[in-house]
Amino acid sequence: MSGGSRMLLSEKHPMATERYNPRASEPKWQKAWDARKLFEADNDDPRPKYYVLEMFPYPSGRIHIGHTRNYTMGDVVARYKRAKGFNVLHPMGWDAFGMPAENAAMQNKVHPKDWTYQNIAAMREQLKVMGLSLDWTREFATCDVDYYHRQQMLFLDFVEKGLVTRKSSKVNWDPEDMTVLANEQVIDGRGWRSGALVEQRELTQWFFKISDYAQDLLDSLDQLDDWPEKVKLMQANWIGRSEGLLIRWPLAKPVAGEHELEVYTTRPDTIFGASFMAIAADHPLAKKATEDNPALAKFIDEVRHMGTSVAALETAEKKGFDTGIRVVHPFDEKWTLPVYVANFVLMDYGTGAIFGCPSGDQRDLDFANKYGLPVIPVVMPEGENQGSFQIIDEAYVGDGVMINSRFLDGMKPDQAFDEVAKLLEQKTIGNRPMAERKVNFRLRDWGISRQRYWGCPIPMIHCEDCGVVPVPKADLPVRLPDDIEFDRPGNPLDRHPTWRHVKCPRCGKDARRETDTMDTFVDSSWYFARFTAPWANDPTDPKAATEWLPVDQYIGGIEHAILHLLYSRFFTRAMRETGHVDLAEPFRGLFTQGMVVHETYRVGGASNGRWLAPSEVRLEDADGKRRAFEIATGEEAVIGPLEKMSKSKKNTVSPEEITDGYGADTARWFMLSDSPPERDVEWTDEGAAGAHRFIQRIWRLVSTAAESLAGVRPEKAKDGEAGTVSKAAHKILKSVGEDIEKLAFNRAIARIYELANALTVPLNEAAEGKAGPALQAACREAVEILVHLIAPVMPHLAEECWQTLGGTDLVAERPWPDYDPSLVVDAEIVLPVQVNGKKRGDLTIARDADQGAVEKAVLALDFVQKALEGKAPRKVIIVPQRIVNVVA
RNA sequence: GCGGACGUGGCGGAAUUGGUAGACGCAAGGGACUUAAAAUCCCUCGAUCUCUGAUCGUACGGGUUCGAUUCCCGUCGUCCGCACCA
Repeated sequence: MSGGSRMLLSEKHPMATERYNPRASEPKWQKAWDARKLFEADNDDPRPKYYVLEMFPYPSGRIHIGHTRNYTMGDVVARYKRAKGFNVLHPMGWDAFGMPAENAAMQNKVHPKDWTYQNIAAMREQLKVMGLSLDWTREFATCDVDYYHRQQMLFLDFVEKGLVTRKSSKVNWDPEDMTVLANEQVIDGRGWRSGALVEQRELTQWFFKISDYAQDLLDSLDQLDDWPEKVKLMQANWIGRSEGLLIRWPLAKPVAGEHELEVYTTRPDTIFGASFMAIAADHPLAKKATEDNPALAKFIDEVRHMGTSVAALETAEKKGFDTGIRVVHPFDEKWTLPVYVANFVLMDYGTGAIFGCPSGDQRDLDFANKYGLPVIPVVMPEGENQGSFQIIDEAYVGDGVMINSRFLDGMKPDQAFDEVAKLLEQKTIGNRPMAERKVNFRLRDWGISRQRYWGCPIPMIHCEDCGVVPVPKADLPVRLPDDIEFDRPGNPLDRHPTWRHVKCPRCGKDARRETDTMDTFVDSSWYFARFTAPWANDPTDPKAATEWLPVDQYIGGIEHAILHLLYSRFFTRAMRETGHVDLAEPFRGLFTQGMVVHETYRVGGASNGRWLAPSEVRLEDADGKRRAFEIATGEEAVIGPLEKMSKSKKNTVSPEEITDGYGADTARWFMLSDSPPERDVEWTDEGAAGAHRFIQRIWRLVSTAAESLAGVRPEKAKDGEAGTVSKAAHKILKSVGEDIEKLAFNRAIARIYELANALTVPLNEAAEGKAGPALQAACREAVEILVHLIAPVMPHLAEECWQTLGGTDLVAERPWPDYDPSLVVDAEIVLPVQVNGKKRGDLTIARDADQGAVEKAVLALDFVQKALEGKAPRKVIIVPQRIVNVVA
């Protein structure tokens, strides 16, 4: 088809059609879907199930454009799977507990509950505008009494199964706000809100015993085939398994009744390179040693007050203090080593004590050099000369041969590891072996206590006589009181006049309610299970949970790669132990989508100027250089890099700005075009306008041809122009389906553009009455395919087109069309022909031609003969149906 | 410091995982229609040259191969995660 005829055909349209008006159409179709309850999932539907879920939002006030990208992806999958005949569950809810509601309460004198539910109402309306195929009958918020009631039931079940413990732990304490702070909330050693110097405090808190599952959580990562490798790796690192040896070193002289020092090491092979021991400031031995050593007590105090922030740790100098205590080397009674208290040893990893081997660890080497301790090289790279090999200021951590290590000399380090383990396991100290093999994990138990109001109350009661007593299940829920005051910092539950006073359920005496509430990560660790039967009296309906779970496709941000996903994996295991579900892994497929980013604008300097919103800026393009000007003042603004949309940088675009003008379909289409879904997408006005242009183009194409195609029976063709139309439609139908299955939305969209391009001329021919019956029938079939292909991404436009084509049902309830396999392969193929690996031309030949025929035809090509200069080719490589390479 | 990912036109990105590099879109330029504009439609669009064709070209340098954006080694750069973990 030449360009010339194309221009002729599209010169004039026989019927001028009106522009598609999304503002009128979109609400109309949303009502039509609602009326037919198309998106409500039935737990008794016998068809195969498909559960697609996007991470539910925190009700901050407004839906962000990033949310809409996330939910659009899920919606495309949901609509596609529905069309493929699955019983689809696609629910939505609200992660509604948390600090911002309390901050709003303090700043604006609004009750956290009112603030939260108002936000939910506003955001629900915003979501509805997007035309998402959600089952709103299952909606809940985690702050609903109904939900946290069940969470309290779960908590009690976990307590009963021994999955919960209470222990003392160090926390960041903000003395002004009188609250515990997460590490992320401590900035330069100060509370992020109050600015007060943060203290380390010991508090007794509730913990979930996630560390009991460390090995299982690590091992099971291997089975999560549909998870991104990156996320699995991040979780594996977070769990942080290491294999080592627990060594009990005898003390040279007992200290306050202690006879040994337990040390954990992953390098027992370097035991002859040891030159000192280092223990944490909080180590029991350190505490005992201070009794007659005020200078040591002072040092320990200093270490404790050192910041724990990342920045403080990074820059902190390695410091130690010799306690005067000495230990005896396990292999040499005459060899004793000093014990230091050191600021770089952590009490909560391993045993809180290490042996320092300066030649094999950079930190130990720095320490040894600072305090004049011996440095004995014990591992030497293979082939090095032992006489000249020495360690000065760079430790050697690689593989090699053991030296200076008596009976270990000449071994490889891993042999030496085994040898040391074997010998020390046989020796005894006290009544125990001197060493034991031990696996250590970085993962700690999950502390869930929060000294806050807006969270799920922990259903426990403290009684002076009975100790900690669970609230009887019949007394649940423990409701949050509504009459609270935020006029002072601290936990309002703690100072409520009556709430905390209860009778002990066991002995009936006056007792005290637990006033801590649960970490909000608890709320989000099981909501996906609750969605399967949100009306159930128990936390789950095990039958429904069994049928729906696991979530087939979970979609959300990479920022939840570790905590939320790890906690949910733990929770599912805990819920299995307590009989609420019967599986271990909640999410079969995981997808982490990229952010929506936008360039930034600043007037008055690139580093300290005033930020401008995109709507306050006029862009100019001159001589290939883009420049930005503030509309109000005309002042030139600096165009900054692409950044995540944030209020502070004002580079935000609200979903309404697009839906009000262009409609939801444009926003949906644009956000999935171009950029692969796992990568960031740049929001540009041109891109949005381009997406809208395509919507209008589809509408024009379909509506213009609709009249002439009315009543035409769809029929695919194999030959001629009609065959070309059918082949294009079926090929693209096939690949769009495959792309959506792989969540490659950008590629699916590119294919749909191709189909629209391929159909433009034939559809205009049909519209002008220039198409014969075969072409008309093929066009009718192809345009129906097109409408079904756009439906997952642009569902409203698809309905409008379908109606125009005479459809009496809704595309949303229609099945996905099947492609004809015979139309997606061509009888004749074009084989690229290379000479010496460079393409020189093409060969058109029957698809099923055998290798001999292909070779003969290739050698007959004139450009091949020319290249061969009459000689026989050295080799002809034929990759069937791919390529031919002639080696001259 | 440890671990990982990535690097393709002016831009976002394709390329069936070793087989035609640049699909599709955006931007740009030229043209048609129009009194004009918008809208729409058509054409061009990696670089260079001796321009109806050829050479080069997927961050850079090497290697394996008939053939490399894809695999291997090294260099440079960007991004991400963890971080005093013994």
